[in-house]
Order: sequence, then structure tokens, then C-alpha cells
Amino acid sequence: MNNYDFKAVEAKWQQFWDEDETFRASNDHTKKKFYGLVEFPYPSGHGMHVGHIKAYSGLEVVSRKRRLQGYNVLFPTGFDAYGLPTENSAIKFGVHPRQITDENIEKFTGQLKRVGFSFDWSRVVDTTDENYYKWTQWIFLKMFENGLVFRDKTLVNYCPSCKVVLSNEDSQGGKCDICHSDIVQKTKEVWYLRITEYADKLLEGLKEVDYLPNIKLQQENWIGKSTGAFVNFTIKENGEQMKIYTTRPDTLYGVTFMVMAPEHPLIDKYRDSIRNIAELDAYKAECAKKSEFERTQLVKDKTGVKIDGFTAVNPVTGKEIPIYISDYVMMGYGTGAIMAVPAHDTRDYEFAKKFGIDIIEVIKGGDISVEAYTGDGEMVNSGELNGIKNKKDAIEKMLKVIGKLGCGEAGVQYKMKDWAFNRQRYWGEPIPIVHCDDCGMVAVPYDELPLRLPPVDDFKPGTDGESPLARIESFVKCKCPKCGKDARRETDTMPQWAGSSWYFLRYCDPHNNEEFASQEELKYWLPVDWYNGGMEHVTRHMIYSRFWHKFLYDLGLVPTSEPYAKRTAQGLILGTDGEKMSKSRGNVVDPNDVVDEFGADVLRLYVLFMGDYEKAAPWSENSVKGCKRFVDRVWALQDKVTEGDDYSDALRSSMHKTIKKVTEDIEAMKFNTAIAAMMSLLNEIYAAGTITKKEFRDFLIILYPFAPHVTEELFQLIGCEGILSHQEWVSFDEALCIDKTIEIVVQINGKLRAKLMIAADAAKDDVLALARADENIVKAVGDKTVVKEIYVPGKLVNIVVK
RNA sequence: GCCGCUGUGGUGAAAUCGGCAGACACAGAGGACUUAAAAUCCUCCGAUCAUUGCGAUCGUACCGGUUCAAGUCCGGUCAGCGGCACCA
Repeated sequence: MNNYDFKAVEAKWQQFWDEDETFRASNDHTKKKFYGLVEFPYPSGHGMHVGHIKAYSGLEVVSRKRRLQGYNVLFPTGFDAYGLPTENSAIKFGVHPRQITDENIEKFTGQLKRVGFSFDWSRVVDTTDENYYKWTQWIFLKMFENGLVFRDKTLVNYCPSCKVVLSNEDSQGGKCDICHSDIVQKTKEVWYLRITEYADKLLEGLKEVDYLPNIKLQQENWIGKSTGAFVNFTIKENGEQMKIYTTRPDTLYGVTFMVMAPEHPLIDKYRDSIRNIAELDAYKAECAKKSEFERTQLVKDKTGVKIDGFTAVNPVTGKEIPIYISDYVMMGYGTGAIMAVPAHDTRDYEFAKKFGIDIIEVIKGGDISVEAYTGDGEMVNSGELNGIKNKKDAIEKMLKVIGKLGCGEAGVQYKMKDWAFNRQRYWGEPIPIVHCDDCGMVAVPYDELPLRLPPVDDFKPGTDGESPLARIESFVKCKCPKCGKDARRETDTMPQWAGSSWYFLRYCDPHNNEEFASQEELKYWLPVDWYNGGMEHVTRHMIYSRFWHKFLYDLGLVPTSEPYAKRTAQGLILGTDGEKMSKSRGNVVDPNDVVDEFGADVLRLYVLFMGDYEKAAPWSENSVKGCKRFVDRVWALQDKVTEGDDYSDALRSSMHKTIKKVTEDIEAMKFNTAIAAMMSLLNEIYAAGTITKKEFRDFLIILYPFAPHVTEELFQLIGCEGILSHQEWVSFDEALCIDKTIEIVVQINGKLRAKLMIAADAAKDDVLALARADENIVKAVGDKTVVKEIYVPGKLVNIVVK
């Protein structure tokens, strides 16, 4: 036997699989299917990261196993290639983003193949390919047609460094998700998708899918549904109805003032009758200067200005109360105005204390001279609500009261906002809309898709926040598709998340030129059976793509209401220092280096063996060596093979147990313990000294999904027929997993005192008798009284003594 | 502030339903082979005490509880990570 030449063996099988198209999904729709999906990479110039390898290795193992289990497996990949990093390097090096993208895709493809992933390479999609983005534009137009696209002039999150408008999701924490600069608020007219229309469906749909609980929870929190009531307060001076949203209508009797967001439209409407309008304007200007970040950081000190000229009337008490403006009320949530109940809301309490406003207790239980009481209790000072102790009852009662008064009704609110769907940059899908002076916004006709990105020399964004496309006259100037007059093309492009919102549909039928995918293929392949990816995509990509999918479902264009039946997430790989891998820390591990030194099989094994798949784990060069030893020891088994088409007595039960363990652990994504079980079996084989051909063959099959190269080679070397990729997964016999004799533990008062070997089917009394007779037990019991004896079959005996 | 998760040897970690804590690895120590080293193979490897050997006690962040039995369940505390955050 030679030393294992992993370079030659891995190259040999990668070439074979490539030429043989071993992993191509079949068109045979009579077979049972498995659609495993991993998040397609963004082809950045840095190449792949070991994190990518871990992210793909999970479903790679599942997919390889499913094929052996007789499934028609669709395990595709592709490239989510639009985006700023490519555009920025295009600007930096003066190279067209198309060229950079092509080079990066080639680099990524090579790296993925070097690791031996069993992707179906005939179905690769590239979101920047015109045959792909044609359909991204097509779906956008369908949304436009159905009223889900609108333009609005509002305060937007704007990144001054990237010169783009960002969605709420992309500017979490007041930082730009791309460059981490501080976001500023800017008024701009931009494109939106009406995702809020689907808020309830997105929430409801979570009930029918199998996502990890924390993924569901994060999505629920993001959608942020709350139930409460809308209540109208009349403004005495002008009769205007001031609508507020509250989750606590039960506290309506405790309202002592009201607050509007500084940008509230009623202020502008009645400027002339507000006596201190100059003061309000100054306050508003001051707030606009603060970034969202500052606004939320300076929580402690409440600021605001009383509106001199507005007085609100509490609809249930008829009492007159002042109205303030303050930046602790946001225009973007609810109605942009609130009723303030200082006795039972911490923020209102702080405000009331600072401005010397009355605090009226309506719920007993706290001490409102010290702080706001937000708990439950008996209603007081609340008219017909007095005496009610249960919050739910109080809310119900109040809803009836305001219903009778005709001043309000129950309502729901969502934290989720509409999706700012635009970028003022070059490298994205052009938005297929034409602006006509007479017809307004007009869709580009479907038969003119794709609306291609025009060739450009200068990709720099405009200083005024305009797309570079705005400088291309030949692109901007066009005829209105409706009336034929001169018109202007929209120059914004779609955000990075557009292309990935439907890519899993395209994989079903990637070369279709008539439809985004045929109904027949979609019916067969959908839903995605198992989707794995990073936690960072749970509130963006996942919500966006579920929204697009549900929209297409409502049009009858996809057969399932949910795109993904199951979703899991892998944990990060940290640097050897235990910190998140990043270029600036210099702790990034390049998968290429690992493949060069140890081979692809070792890399694959290690990323799955290093710890719980769903948890973060630091990289360790030394531990990689352990997996290398394992592969080498498997290779060396070829010298220990004896003829035999059965299991030997020595290994029979271990074989069955290991097959069971590996079969089940893969399904539960417990890859680390599956590998550990195979390592244990290998240790047993070494202890036994020999292995039958049948045992070796079956061992290779269960190891194959993890380490396909070395197992294919050994399968061939020991003279098995065909290739391993075409074998059947091995079965196990539950009965043979049970040992004939087992070890049980004997405890005295819960402390281990002896161990016994007994027959697995021994009767309780016999076991207890044996236990009592054991010399250690006799000694330990001594002259104490036996109070109780507990027997757990197969596990232990516990003798309780006094 | 709110919600969620996690806390186990020198290290990464295991441990179905409450039933032998530390599987499997890494690192370390000793030995075999070797002129030597690497590689490989074998042995040891939670702490303390005892030690010729058998063994004893403690030990899963901390404090308490339930139980014959707790890493696992319950109550409280602390620490770390993630998400949301003036959401009315």
C-alpha cells in the first residue's frame, strides 16, 4: 500500500463526476424528489471563505445521502452577483463590473469544485445574466401591475458614503450594512414595495413551516404585530380629528397630554393658527439634524415643545389636555401621534416629570410618585372601568365604550415597514419603468424585457444621489410605451436583494426562455425541502423572498404558499483567536490552503466535526490534523481486508449501531457525532485487526457523504462493482444494534458502587439478586437497612439504604 | 430596557425521556520503532487525597429547591452571545 495521495485521487474523482455529470438532477418526475438549497454566494474578489464551506457542507452530506436513498436530488448553486463591492472595485480599477463578475464566478466555481461539492452544475444561475434578470424585472412589473409598487417622498435612510438609499433592514442600528458609516435621514422620492400588505400572511405562514424556533421568533419580532386601538381626539381650536394608536386603550382615563412627531402634517396644516410656530420649526430642524442613531441613543433626556394653539379633548372624559411635539414619537410607526399616560408608561412618565404635567393613576399596584407602573391591577379613576382587575377585560370594555362614542376602534400595527426598493447605482437590475409627462409611470412592455443595463464608462454615483444611468442620455431618452411621446426612463436600479428573492424558482427550470420556470417543473420540485444558510439572512432575504413567493402564489404562478418547508442555520466559523473572521483582524482561513495541505475530504470532515453545526466554533489547525489522521487510517484499512460477504461476529453489532447512528445523526444535522461514531468504529476495527470486504464496503458508504473522494477510490480499489455514488444507502437492523450482554450500574443512594455484566433480557429479580450479591455492594450496604430498590432496565440498579 | 440562546477538563466538544459526566478528537506526558527527526503504533491523561494495589471525596458558572437519582426539571443570581429597541 502507498501513502494516500489525496491530490491525485481528489483530482481524479472531481474530473470523473464532472464529465459523468453524476449529480445532475433527473427530469424523471415519477421519482420521489429532494430539493436541498443553500444560499448562493456573492462572488466577491476575495474568493471563498471557510464559512462558505461549512454553510454548504451540511446539505451536501444530506444530498449525497438522499441520492443513495433513491431520491431524485436537486442540489443547485449559483451566483448572487449584483452588488456594491463589485461596483466599487470597478470604479477603483477602471474595469467593467461584468468582467470582474465573470472572473470572480470562475474563481468561485473552481474553488467549489475543488471541495467536491455535488452541485448540479448544469443549473447554475447568475443574477446578472440578462436571461435571469429579465424575469426579475418581469416579476417586478407584475407587482407594479398589482399595485404593490409605489413611489413616495419620505424620510429615507441614506448612506452618504455609498450614496444610496437603504431599506430599514439594511440600516439596522443606524449604520450602513455595506460600509458601516452612519446613516443620515434625507427626504427623497424613492421606490417602495408594499411588503406590509403581506405582513399578516408572512406571519401566518410561519405556522406551517419547519424553521428553527429562533428563526421563526426573529421573523415574528421583525414583523412586530401588535394589537390595540385607534382613537380620535378632537383638537378644540379647529375641530380636526387627531388619530392615535395605542395598545393600552384601557388607560384612556389616565391620558393627561398628547404628543405628535415633529414632522406631523397637522402642524404644517395649521401653521397660521399656532402661536409658537417658530419655536416648533426650530425644534423640528434640530431633530432632523440628529441621525436615527443619536435619536435612539439619547433615550434618557426627553425634549419637546408644547404647541401653543392646539388643545385636545379626551373623548371619554371630555377633559382638555395640552399637545406637545417630541422626537420620542416617530412619524413612521402608528399614526405619528400618541396619547400619553404618564402614570403607566415610562416614557410618558419621564416627559410629564420634566414638563410638570399631571399624572393620574388609573391602575392600582404601583407608586406613581416614584415611577410609572406598567403592571396589572385594579382600575381606578376610570368611570365605568373602575373595579375591573383583568387587563384584557378592561381593554374589551373600553373598546365597547369608544365604539359607542364613535371615536375609535380596535386595530393592529406592524413594526415592519414597506421595502425601500431602489439603489442609485449602476450594478443592479434597471427598474423597467418609463416616466411620461402625460401618462405618469408606465411599465416597459413585457416583450421588451430584459431592459438591459447600458454600457457605461463611468460607474461613479452622482453627487446628488442620482444613479450613473441618469448621465446616459441614450438610456434615459425614450418614447412612452402608452402614448408614444418623448419620455424619460427610470434610472434607479433594484437593490441587492431583488435577484435572490426568487432564485430558488429559477433552479427548477433554469434555461426556460418562455417563463421564469414552467408550472410542471415548479409543481414537481417545490417546495424547497430543506434550506440552510446564515442567521444574518433571516430578517432580510428570508422575509423578502417569502413575500415574493406569496405574491406569485396569489397570482397562481407557484404551486405552494411557502417557498421553504424547512430552514436551518449553521454557526459561524471563528478565527483561531475566537473572534469573528475578518480581513482587518487577519484571522481569515482560506479553504484553498487547507485543501492544498490536507485535501478536500479533510476540510469537509473538519468543518462538520469541529462542533455543533448550528453553533459558532473557532478554527483549530491542530484539530484539522485529527481529521487527516482519520482519513489516512481509513486508507490504511485496505491492508486489513479479508474476503467475506457478511459482517464478522466481532463487528456485527458495532456495524449496525454505527450505521444507525450515522443515518439518524445526518438528519438531525449532528454531523460531529456521526463522524465521532465512525472514528469509534474505526478504532474497533483496528483493535479487531481485520475487516471483511462487506464491512469495509458498508463503512465506505456511510462515510461517503462526508469524504466522497477517498471512499470512491477505496471502493474501486477493493474491487467493488460500479461507483460508490450509484450505490444504495445501507440499512441497519434495530435488533442487532442491541448487545446480548450489557453492563449495568449499581448505585447505593445514587452513588456508583459496582458494575455488572448481565444478559440484556435478564429478569428484574435476577438482576436485583445479582446486585445484592456483589461484594462491593455487600461491603457498601454493611448493616444499613435497605429502604428501596430501583431498577431501570438496561441502565442501572439503585439501592436506597438508611 | 425587552425578547431569545448559551455557560461542562489544558482545548473543541459528547451525554434520547432525569439514570455511569467528559464519548470522539486536539494538546500534553511516557514508551516502541529510528543513527536521529518526522510519520506511525501502544499506554496515561477532570481535581484533591491515598497509593503496592483496592479506593475515597469533590466536580457540569453561582445560590437554593424537587427527586431514590439533576449537566438535564423548578426558583433566584452572575457572566457571555445574538436579535429588537423612545414601536406608543
